[in-house]
Amino acid sequence: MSDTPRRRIPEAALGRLPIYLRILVDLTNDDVTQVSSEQLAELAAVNAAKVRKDLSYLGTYGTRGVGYEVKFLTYQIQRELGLNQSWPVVIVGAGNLGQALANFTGIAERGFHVVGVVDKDESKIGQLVGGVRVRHADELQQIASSKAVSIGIIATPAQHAQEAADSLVRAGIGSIMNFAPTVISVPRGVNVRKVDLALELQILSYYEQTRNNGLRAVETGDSSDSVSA
Amino acid sequence: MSDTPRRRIPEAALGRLPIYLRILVDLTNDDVTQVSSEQLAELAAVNAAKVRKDLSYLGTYGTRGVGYEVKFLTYQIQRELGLNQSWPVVIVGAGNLGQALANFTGIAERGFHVVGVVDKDESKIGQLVGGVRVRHADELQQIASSKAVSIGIIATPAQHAQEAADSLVRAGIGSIMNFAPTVISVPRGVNVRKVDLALELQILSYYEQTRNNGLRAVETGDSSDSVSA
DNA sequence: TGATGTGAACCCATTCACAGCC
DNA sequence: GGCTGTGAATGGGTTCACATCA
Repeated sequence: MSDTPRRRIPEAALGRLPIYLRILVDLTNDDVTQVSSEQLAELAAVNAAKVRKDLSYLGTYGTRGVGYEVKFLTYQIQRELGLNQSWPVVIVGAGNLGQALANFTGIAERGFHVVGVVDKDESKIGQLVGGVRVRHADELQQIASSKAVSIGIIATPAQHAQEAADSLVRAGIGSIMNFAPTVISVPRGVNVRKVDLALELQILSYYEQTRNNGLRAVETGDSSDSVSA
Repeated sequence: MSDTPRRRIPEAALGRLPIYLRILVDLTNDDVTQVSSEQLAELAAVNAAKVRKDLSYLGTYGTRGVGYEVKFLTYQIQRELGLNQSWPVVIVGAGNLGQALANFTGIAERGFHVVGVVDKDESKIGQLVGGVRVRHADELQQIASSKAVSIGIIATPAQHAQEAADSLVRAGIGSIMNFAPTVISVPRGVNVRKVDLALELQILSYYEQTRNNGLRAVETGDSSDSVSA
């Protein structure tokens, strides 16, 4: 059927597709073949209407009165996310974080493989990290083109992140995942996502502080607990 | 406004405060003492109105016609986030990820210190990770109460994440950062944040796929920057 | 009957635009 | 004059509720 006109999926919904995807994979492993929006919602900790709306952006893949076929839906989400191919990625920075990422099996298991790790530090070059040898940052461009890399990961200290970003862009990479604790700027058209470990913790700190202040942290529905002295 | 009544900060704004905070710290290191919302916005890659609105939730700490005093604003954000104290955290899971997190200096530098790492694997116990010895998961409760821990990090494989969450909750921990690639469920009142490395990559994959399809990936406004004028 | 798919209502977040103050 | 702080307007995301169809 006319291959889906691929209307753009709203950012918020897009962010949940990988969650559904993983749940569906787990369900397959448990030999579950059908799932309802209600069940999916429960497993993903969201509400059922949201699940249905999110999935509706992909197309009409459910069966009214029945639910969704797990395998089929899995395939459709993977296809939409571009995960029916394995993306080669390069990691810039072979420190603790870079090494952890290179060794992180979850990456390899879910549609990505690390084809290069580079660093500027001579002492790191040649080390075996996650199955590949660390090479010099100057070789980035060469690695990227020879392996057709389009996704790069920045795992450098903050002060080298912009430099790393610049060299990734120069190497023709169009999508960057930034793990460095700083904002990088890139030319229009380059996609960036940022994960900041300390940043997330700092948000938890706020919640935890308000808890301790006796202000409700999340305030979900009813009262129930009275912290009074 | 004297002592701000600490109205609740909207989630979206809260998520940006740590970004501003880091920028402010950097500015202090560069001996910058004043900053305008325009400049902050530039550095944080957001727009100036958003910066002002976000900061207005903290109180009225700027000076009209001038801008914000860097040091003072830094202090106010830290105080709001609860970062004028250093939070003890425990890490559950001493694998690659747990070790990387324990060793990650960014955590220590920004308001947190790791007081315990636990694992169920006997072979890991006793290992020195990030300055602390790995102890058995059964000791979690004891560690948590003796060190007054209120923030826990889950760095286990997916299949042990729920179990880790349960034991953190049992140990009286009220805020959990979940790095395992699965959704955990916790009692109401417990705060959870989730970081999933592969999930973020999968979103990039989608963007990258649309790029390659000739569809614009991000399509930011029009061709001219909103510079000048 | 039972669960999907979706317009409509609602709610939160972003942006605008300007009054207010330095 | 310049920049903050904020109501008002806009836009996007979530939820509701029901028509629709296997």
